[in-house]
Amino acid sequence: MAIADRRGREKEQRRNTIIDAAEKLFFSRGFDNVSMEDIAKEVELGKGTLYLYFKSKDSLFFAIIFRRWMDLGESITEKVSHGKTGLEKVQIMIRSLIEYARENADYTDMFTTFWPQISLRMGEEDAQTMRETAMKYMPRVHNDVVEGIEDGSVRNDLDPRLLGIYVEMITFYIITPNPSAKCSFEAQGISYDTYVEMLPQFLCPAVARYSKKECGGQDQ
Amino acid sequence: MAIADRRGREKEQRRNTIIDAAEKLFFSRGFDNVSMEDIAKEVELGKGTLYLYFKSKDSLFFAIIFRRWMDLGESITEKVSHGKTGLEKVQIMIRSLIEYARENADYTDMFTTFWPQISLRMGEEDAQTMRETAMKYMPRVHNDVVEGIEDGSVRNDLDPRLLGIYVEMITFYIITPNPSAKCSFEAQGISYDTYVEMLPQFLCPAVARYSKKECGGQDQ
Amino acid sequence: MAIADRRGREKEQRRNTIIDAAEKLFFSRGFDNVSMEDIAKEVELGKGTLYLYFKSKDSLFFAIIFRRWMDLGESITEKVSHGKTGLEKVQIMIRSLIEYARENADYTDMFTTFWPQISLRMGEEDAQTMRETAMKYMPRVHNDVVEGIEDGSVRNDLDPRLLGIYVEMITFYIITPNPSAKCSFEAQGISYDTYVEMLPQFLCPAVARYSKKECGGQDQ
Amino acid sequence: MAIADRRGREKEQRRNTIIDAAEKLFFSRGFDNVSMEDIAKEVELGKGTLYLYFKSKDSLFFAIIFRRWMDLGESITEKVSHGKTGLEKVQIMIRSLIEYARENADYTDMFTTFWPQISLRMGEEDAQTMRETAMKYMPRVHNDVVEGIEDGSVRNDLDPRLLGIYVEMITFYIITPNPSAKCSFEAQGISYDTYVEMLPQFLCPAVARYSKKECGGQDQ
DNA sequence: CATGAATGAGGTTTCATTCAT
DNA sequence: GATGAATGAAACCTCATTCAT
Repeated sequence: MAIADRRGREKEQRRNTIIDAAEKLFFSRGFDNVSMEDIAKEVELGKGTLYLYFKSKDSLFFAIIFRRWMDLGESITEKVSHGKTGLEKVQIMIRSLIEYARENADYTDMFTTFWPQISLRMGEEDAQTMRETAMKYMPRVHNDVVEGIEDGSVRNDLDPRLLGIYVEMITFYIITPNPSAKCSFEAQGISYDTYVEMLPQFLCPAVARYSKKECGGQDQ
Repeated sequence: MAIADRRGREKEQRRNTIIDAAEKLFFSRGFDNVSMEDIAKEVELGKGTLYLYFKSKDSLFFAIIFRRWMDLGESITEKVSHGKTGLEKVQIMIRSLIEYARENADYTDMFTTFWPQISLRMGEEDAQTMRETAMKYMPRVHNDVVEGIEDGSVRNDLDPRLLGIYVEMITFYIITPNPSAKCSFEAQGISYDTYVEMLPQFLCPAVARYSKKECGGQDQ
Repeated sequence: MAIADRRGREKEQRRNTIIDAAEKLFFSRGFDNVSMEDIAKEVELGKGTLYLYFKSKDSLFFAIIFRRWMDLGESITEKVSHGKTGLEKVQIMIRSLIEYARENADYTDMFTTFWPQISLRMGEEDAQTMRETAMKYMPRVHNDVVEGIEDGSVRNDLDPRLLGIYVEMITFYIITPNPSAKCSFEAQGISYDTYVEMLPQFLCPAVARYSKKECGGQDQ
Repeated sequence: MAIADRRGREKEQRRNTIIDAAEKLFFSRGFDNVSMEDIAKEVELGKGTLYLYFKSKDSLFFAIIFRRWMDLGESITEKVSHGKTGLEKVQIMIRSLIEYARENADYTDMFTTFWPQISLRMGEEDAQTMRETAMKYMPRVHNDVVEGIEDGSVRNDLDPRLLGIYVEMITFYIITPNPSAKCSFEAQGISYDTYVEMLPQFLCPAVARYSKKECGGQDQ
């Protein structure tokens, strides 16, 4: 059993080493400009070895996305737990996402650029993994929103599931604008920094029950 | 001059014919699974001829995106003009975008899937065209927001440019979720229809000055 | 010695188990579409273990062919012994081959399809085995023919070795037509069944001394 | 029209040049040991160009086989026409096949070695071509046999289609033994030359009506 | 004896783009 | 202007075999 254990750990370790290398290369050159050969050389393994750990190049990409996603999920869960009211928790979530996006700009860029296309070709196995993980993290936002409705900090005229989804998706998409979208606001003289930093303030009234009070009063 | 005119018109017509064909094929099979050969056959032209009208495959894709974008821009501008207050105009814009996305699902799907990647490779010429068009349509939202601030229907604690951008981008991204995002809400039992239809209600308080009044009162 | 014996028997048994599995897989999917991995999984052994029993994939294929060949040889030898005259023995051989081919269609198909190519790459060891076995079975046909010449039932104007070879090879090739050859006669409305069943009647005059008498008289 | 004609001729010519080169390489190194790259280099064309003329490597192989097959068919048809009786025509056919096989040993070797396998993977287009050609040449043997039955030179107790097929297929397979089959007779001291030269004499009684007379009397 | 992780060569095919006619 | 033949780079993935454990 000890042996099987070590085997398992070694396998997991090597898998991670490969993901590390692939991540590095994908970040710097983009999915299409990195070949499996390149990745193999980076980790100093044979090309075929990569296929012992990942079914395909797409699947390796998925693993990268997935690892960060889990990481992000854990991190948010932890941070959110410090919020007092439901609204506060939602706001922490938004800020955490923003923070994460800024600290992992290369990741989010790659995600927005390639994920839409690659996710289309996703194999059934990966799709299953994805669904399961989605199931795992979804309840968190939902609970926060419900909590907020109950404690009176969050608006109560929308389906809590929907409210949660909106907040999460909007934040995620806003913080990862695709290159041509970035143009739009930069052409108007608004920096990416301002653009993301103001988001919580913008969204607050759409979430809070009494925006005056909860959001610090919007009138000026 | 008359001859040059006719020439110009004919050229423009043929260009559009090509865009039509490419659009049809890209919609049904995706960007990568359609070759220039396929498109040439569809329009009954030689492969080389396509290159008389478009510098590259990417550029042809850009032309498709661009044509619809202009179309959408014109359509919204017209509809928005019927709004009374600034807030009403913004709301009309949101609803128009939603309506457009639902009527052109194949287009928006293709846009979200391939545009992020292709826009990265965009040539300078197309990039310029894009910037200019962005410049052309941006003032509209901005003006609506400013109008709303002035007539007291829109919140006044945010840079009007930023507010406009948020509303536009959020709406656009929300109505065109990528496949894996779609999973998220469908897994929670929320249909795409509900998901887009409730968006105006969700966003309203984030835009309106006095949400109680402007958005029909959110408490229930 | 008893231990060595058991070892030997066990080894032989395992070898056969592997051949069984490989046969099954090769029959259903063809040589190229079956990997050593597949075979290993089928017998529930490690991939490396296969190489303890067979030098190479080709060699394993050879073993399959060889085992059936021996089996066929034994079976024919036994059946032929019941023939009275030389001609009768030759005829029994022909019919036995036909019968065998029909009962082992998957084997003969695989043989005609892959053997030509694989036999080219045959290692010296296997080639030697093959030669020795050929040596073992060849005399049988030869003897039958000679017996027939002596008892006056078989034609005497041809080298008996040649006659034996012709009959054996013709029968074997005719009963295992390659797919494109099968087309030929099926296109003319002749079924495989008819095609093989009539062969003895066709060949008889080429073997018998007085075809009128021996072959039942060919005129009608 | 003249231009289209020239285009057509040039295309045909180039196609043949490619077949020539491929044939040469396949003959000397075998199908598997020749890459499309090798062939492209041999004809001094780009690799992709080959695919303008042949759908796949298999299809190019098919074209080689096919060209020779047509050639053989024409040649036999011509020669056979000089025969007087039906039996004579059949005999000419047999001898022509033998002659052809000896003059094109490299071709027949390659045919027997690789065709069985490649024909399995044959695309529908090629399969269709093959069926049509088979249809074209089949009637010839059949007619010869029928003629022989009518003029009393060929046995009349077998379906003439079957008789024709037997003769053709047997001859073809006998003259193109696979390597391991060759072993069999060489091990018994019979040369390939003797082996093929005696075939007509062996087969004659199986075809002729009165073998004594027609085949020169078989008793010695 | 048994294993299975690691290897890495190897080849087909596709397709955007060019350019001579 | 229109054509379509020619190009050739580029990359994925498979799998027989080896060898350390």
